[in-house]
Amino acid sequence: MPNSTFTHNQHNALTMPITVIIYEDNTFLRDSLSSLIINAEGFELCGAYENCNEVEAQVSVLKPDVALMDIEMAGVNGIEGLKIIRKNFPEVNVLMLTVFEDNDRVFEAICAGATGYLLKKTPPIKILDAIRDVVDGGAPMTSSIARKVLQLFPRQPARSEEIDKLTHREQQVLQLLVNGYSYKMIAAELKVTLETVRTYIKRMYEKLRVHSVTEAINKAFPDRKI
Amino acid sequence: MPNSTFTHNQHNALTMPITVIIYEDNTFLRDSLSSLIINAEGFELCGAYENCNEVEAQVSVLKPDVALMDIEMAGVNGIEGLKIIRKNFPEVNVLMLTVFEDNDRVFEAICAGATGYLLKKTPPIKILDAIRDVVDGGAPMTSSIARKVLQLFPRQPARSEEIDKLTHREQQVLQLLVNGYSYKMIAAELKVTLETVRTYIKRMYEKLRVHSVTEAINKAFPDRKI
DNA sequence: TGTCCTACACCCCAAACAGGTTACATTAAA
DNA sequence: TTTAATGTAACCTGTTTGGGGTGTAGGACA
Repeated sequence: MPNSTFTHNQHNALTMPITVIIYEDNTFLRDSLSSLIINAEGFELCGAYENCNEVEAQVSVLKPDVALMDIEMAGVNGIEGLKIIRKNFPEVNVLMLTVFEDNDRVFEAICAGATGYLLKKTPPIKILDAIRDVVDGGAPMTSSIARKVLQLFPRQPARSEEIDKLTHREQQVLQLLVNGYSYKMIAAELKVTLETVRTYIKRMYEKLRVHSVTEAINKAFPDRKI
Repeated sequence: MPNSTFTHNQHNALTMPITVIIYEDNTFLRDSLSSLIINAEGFELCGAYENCNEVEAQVSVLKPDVALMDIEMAGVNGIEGLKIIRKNFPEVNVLMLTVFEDNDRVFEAICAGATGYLLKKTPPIKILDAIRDVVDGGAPMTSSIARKVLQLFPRQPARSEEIDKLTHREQQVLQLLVNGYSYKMIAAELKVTLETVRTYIKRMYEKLRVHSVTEAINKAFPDRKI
């Protein structure tokens, strides 16, 4: 049994049902999900809507524990809805419903802070399990979506190999420069004289073929946008 | 024959067993895992070792489909072993074995390209399921590890809100500073005088409460490691 | 054995950067 | 409508950084 990571309230079927809100544009599926929740022990449906146009007001009033969120919807779609919920109600868990395990959508949803991913073809009993799981601090998703998530994860921070040609000392000072240290502070940190720090930096600049701290940082961390 | 790089071959118990290599320093657990694999239909153990000191040679010769990799080991540990395998044998799936669902380790392993995560307390039958799963293109992990992975995922470009308080012009110069531009170059780029650039930067420093370019960059992109 | 590499240290000089202040026109907010 | 914020520009005064040297000592290499 997964332990709750933070203070996710331990819902108990006898005392406190898990409240669920549904966003799904397909009427048939929305009705199916609704009756699934309504008829399940320990769950309570607090709303079911065809898009996220009014998500902020609805979640604000209904205060669900979990939102089942279709990704593709006319009007305000699931990704937008997810962002709105994350921004205004960070305590609400959002379970995305997807038909396809499509990279871009999954990536967007991950970046927007989705709690889990269900395929629409998931059998009803598994959906209830998944909802219980998110409330208990889990992040249910299919194994293949998990694989995609891992693949999307930024690998070893893409930095140029030129960094590897620096000596240990030179890498040290570069890291400290990156951290915003002045020459003086670096000297103090490394317990060497200012002149020595300057020697390291001069040699480093030569290797990296740069002429300033910021250019050097740029070599280490290219393509950063504000 | 055995492992093709990207197309996950569908292993069939009758024709082609899944070959497994084990790295685990606890003798008892290593033996348990070994006999689990040996006695399972459709699996073949090709080696079991107490650390990754010789991982490159072993994997090169034994060509396993899947590596079960303990994270904590004396000698070359599991994270290092994982990196070596990823670098030299990208087609080998690496399943990490962890005792604790510790953030740093999970994060490191993710960045190094682990294929899945198993808790050591996982029942044997589930371990076999997980191995089949990775071979079929999945990424088995517990629901709570999945949650951690999602939480570790870089949210909308993690930058401090202080950046938002900068004016458009100030953000422009900050971006150019980040790109390694000197004051002069910024002045040329923005077609204003050097003194104006200095004014922008001075005001920006005040807002960010910093005293140098590198500190400002650090505010914009915190926690960067070489 | 001598040579290369690294870590360490110092010098000078010029360029770049930082801090303080002032000024003025425009625009947005109170 | 006064105030506050922004974009523009300039002055003076320091400090920090960058580029050019020189030199010593300890290991690694070969």
